[in-house]
Amino acid sequence: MRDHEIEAAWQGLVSCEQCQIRDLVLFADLAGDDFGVIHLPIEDLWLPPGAPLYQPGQVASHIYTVREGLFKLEQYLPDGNRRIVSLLGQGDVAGLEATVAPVYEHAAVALQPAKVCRIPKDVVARLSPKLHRQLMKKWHDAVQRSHECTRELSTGSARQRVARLFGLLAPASVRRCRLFGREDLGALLGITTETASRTVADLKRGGAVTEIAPNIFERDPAALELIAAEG
Amino acid sequence: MRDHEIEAAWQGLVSCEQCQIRDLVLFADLAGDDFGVIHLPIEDLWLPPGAPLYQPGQVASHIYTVREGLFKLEQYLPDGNRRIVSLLGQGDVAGLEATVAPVYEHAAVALQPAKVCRIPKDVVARLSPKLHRQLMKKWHDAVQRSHECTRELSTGSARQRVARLFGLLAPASVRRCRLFGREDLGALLGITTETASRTVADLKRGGAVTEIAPNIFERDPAALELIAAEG
DNA sequence: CGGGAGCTTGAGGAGGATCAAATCATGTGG
DNA sequence: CCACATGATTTGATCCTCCTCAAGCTCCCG
Repeated sequence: MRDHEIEAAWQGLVSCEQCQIRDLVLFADLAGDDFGVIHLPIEDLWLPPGAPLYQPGQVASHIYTVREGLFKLEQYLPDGNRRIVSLLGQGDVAGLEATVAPVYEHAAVALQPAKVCRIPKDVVARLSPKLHRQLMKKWHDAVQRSHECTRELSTGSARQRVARLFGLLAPASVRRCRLFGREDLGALLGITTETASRTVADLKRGGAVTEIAPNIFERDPAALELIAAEG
Repeated sequence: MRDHEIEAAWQGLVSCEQCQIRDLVLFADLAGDDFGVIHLPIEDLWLPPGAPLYQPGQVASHIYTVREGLFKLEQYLPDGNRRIVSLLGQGDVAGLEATVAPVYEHAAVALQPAKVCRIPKDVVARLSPKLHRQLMKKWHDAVQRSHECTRELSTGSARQRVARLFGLLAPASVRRCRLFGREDLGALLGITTETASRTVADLKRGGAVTEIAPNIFERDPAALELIAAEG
């Protein structure tokens, strides 16, 4: 039984000054000459769904900026089950704890095809005064994401939770979105795989979402919002 | 119908250098002469259960270090219901978003008799280079608390959730702990008030906890741990 | 073609929600 | 000091959602 490991593909070294999403990321406030200080390699990685960025307990040496795709942060329960405690999307930072703790505290795993850039924590430490404001913003984002997951995705009926998740999977202006596996869906919403499957099927039947390709959905925002708030 | 507001009592100005829990708080890293920079008043407040520190949308002008007691952070759902997204205890900081956002994002309300010290955000801004490390730690704590609430208190049966909450209400070495109202219990665990009440009564009948005074409990850690992890 | 993993669907039962009422604690005004 | 109103807590009865266990299904890969 060979271990079919899902791994990240190395894309190359990065020139942060030409980053397409500079205003979203940690280095947003840096000026031209600040980049001279970075003498450690910052790498660009591509990850397929299922590929882990890091595992809990692993020595925390890098932080990761999500450029594209979606990640889950999962932790384990006293009874051995796992629970997804947060989602990270474009502009979010995974592994921020590297700056204050010796090891990672979650498993961070891609849920959708993803691009990240991998920054050694020493680079962050060296630039830390210049990054102060952005670091605080990223921590703030992490807290907000987490509260969002509790508030929207762990409250109310299974139907409401799934509907709210569809609402969060892409900006409201975009009707199309990509979903992920039913098992992860369950671990994120605090329901079983079967209930997750049934509920998605139910929303499809009701027309709130339409599956136009495997796990690619067209959303009806009005219908979803109604379901998300129904008594 | 007069509005019976529950309010904070002013305790006096604080000398941070003599703080009893200095190693726990934001100012842990400051040296003697750093305190000279603080020219804005830092106040000590006492709050009874039910007293709010701040409300969502209110202009965020201060951050609060919890010296004693317990606070809830609550937010509102699309359907109008409220949900407690995090708990804060000794050493935690409430209202950290003041440093990066214009307004508060939660209601922060005392669940138990509490003491806090109130720090103007300008003081934090002025000291920010010196506080960098501790600020990052406090953000980290905020994220961990939030993930803890999702993982331990929003997963599994009502019985497991209540048992896990009892486990979190005080350090394992202390058997005694104080609980709060059933409505808040429900909003924290994502269950109804009635189920919260029934479940607490059930744990009492089973001997996992004993109520020795109104809402003061003696815990049986072994029994609680068993329940927390039961299939 | 066969095997396996993930997804779907079904039947049955348990746990929690809902609605309703009784109890208890608190504070208010007479 | 007592009668009463108010709100929180407890308890009960019923219904419905979701979990559990089990079986088929689809798709991909060897």
